[in-house]
Amino acid sequence: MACDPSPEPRFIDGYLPYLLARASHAVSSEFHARLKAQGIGVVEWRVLASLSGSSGEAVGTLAAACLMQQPTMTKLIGRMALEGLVERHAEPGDRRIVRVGLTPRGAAIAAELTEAARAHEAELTAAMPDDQAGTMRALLRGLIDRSGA
Amino acid sequence: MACDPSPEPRFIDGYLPYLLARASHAVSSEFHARLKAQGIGVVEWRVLASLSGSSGEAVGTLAAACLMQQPTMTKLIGRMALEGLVERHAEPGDRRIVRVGLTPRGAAIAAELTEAARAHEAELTAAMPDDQAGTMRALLRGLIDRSGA
DNA sequence: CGTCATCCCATGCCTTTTCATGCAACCGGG
DNA sequence: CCCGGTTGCATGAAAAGGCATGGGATGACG
Repeated sequence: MACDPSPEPRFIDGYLPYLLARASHAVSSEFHARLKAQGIGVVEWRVLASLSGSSGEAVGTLAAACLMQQPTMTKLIGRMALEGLVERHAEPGDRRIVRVGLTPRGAAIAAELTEAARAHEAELTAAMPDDQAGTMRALLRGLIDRSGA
Repeated sequence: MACDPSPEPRFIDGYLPYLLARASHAVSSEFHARLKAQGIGVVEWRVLASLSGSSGEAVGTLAAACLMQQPTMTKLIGRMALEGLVERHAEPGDRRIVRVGLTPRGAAIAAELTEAARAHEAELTAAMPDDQAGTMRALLRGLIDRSGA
């Protein structure tokens, strides 16, 4: 009773949060490599994608959308502003809020990257049988909604 | 033609990698908070969970399993060794390899946390209708396998 | 109006990660 | 054997992130 080919599958291998993390990592890593080759970091891409098509988001809202903390976002915005990707403008009516919007250059890059992301996602879902992509999205949204509550 | 209740759903809201990242983040955040309250970081938990039930993993392998880079793992192992959670031993037959294993204390903490994780996962899946958890796991494994290739 | 609680973003300090590199240990072909 | 190529981990400087806190702007209430 020593030689087990697949004896006790480790706890972690069936642990749903771990599978989610692995899947998230695996699915994105290819695209992230492409980003890096282009000199853009993962977090910058998230900001660009979040702001794409938006007229401006508050710093805190943006941080939540990008799954990071507010001070991190403040600093990231600072760097991206230096690179001319985003700009801050004041919110008329509530001077506490700082709205972050894309510069034309940022918007151009965002559009380009978003297009690449679409293509990447298309490859991904094309490799999935049936309409698995649809059910996957539905299940993920369910998880997000339930956990957010 | 100004008031759109849900006009142009942003690209990102249907983007599968983003949904995965959000779901991963949402699902884990509650448990991560519990970890932090116990003085254990997320990365430490990953190492403990990965090593739980194992007789030792190489540093590089462990890093890949925990979705982090090798130098990060080397330093993390150093810290955890100082806390008496893990220990390094040499691999007989290949002195390049450093096997990382749990100390008794580390194993005890790992067992305890793993139990809590199981409970947390049970709550999570109990909230899911039908056998969604099963299909979810299958879909995620499919993504991981395809992307890993 | 004045005051206090609250909301939002910025900052500072310290920890952690990253990137590039160094270095030792194996491996294969002359 | 010896030697170039490869693998596996460690290290060091620089960038990024996390946590606690500061300070200005609002809003509610008396």
